[in-house]
Amino acid sequence: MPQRIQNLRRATTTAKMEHALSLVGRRWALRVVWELRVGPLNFRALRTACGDPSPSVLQRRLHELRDLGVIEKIPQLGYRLTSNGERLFQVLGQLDKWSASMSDETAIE
Amino acid sequence: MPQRIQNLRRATTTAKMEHALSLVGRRWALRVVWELRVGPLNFRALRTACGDPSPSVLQRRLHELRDLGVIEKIPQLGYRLTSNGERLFQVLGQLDKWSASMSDETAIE
DNA sequence: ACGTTTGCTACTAAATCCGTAGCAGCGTAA
DNA sequence: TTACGCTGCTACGGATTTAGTAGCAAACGT
Repeated sequence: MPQRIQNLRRATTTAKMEHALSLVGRRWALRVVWELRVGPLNFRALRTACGDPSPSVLQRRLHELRDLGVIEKIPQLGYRLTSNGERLFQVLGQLDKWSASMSDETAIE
Repeated sequence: MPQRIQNLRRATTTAKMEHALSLVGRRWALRVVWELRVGPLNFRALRTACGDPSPSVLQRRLHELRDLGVIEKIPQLGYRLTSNGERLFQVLGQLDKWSASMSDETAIE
């Protein structure tokens, strides 16, 4: 029988990393975290800061992020990062540096 | 006239960061980078490693990632990270640490 | 030659997202 | 009180994205 080398590698991605990747793979998820970096925002302000996504999608993301313990809802102020969210924001800081170091002809489309 | 405080904040997100966030906000985009971390994989092996997404979507992501200079295609080996991709992978390393430090009851759904 | 693996495309159905409208609750001011 | 604006949030139809499966031509192995 024929024999190839390539696809024998083990999938070493942990379940938690898969969860994290599936979280950040959803639209507006990380943008929310990024926009909350300087302080809490209420729903409408957050929507504006993110560039006006649909309120239904934003609503879903906020629920997901709350379930994950990344953000929390505060009675009078709206939404803000939890300590977990702050640490996720640190990661985004790295992403920001990376994006800033990219060449300019990198429009996605 | 009534006056509120909250939504006066400026949107300080740079264009490059928006691009980066819109890239990572697409399904399988970062997973591809993550799975290519230990070495090049061909199309089929990469698909398997990612957990079998649709070949059409994977194909699109590979094109996008190539246009962005994150991965490159090598004649006999398939796809591998560029230097830009390697640096993006460093960021993912941080995400992996973050995900590992999360509590366990964090299923997205 | 023959079967296998490869990268990749085509196609329809399902999920997701957008865009807009609109509701009920609250705060403020007249 | 009444009126008005702002709030969080939901509803709905249409557009975009993804899933799921099948299949093709080219390259490879034996």
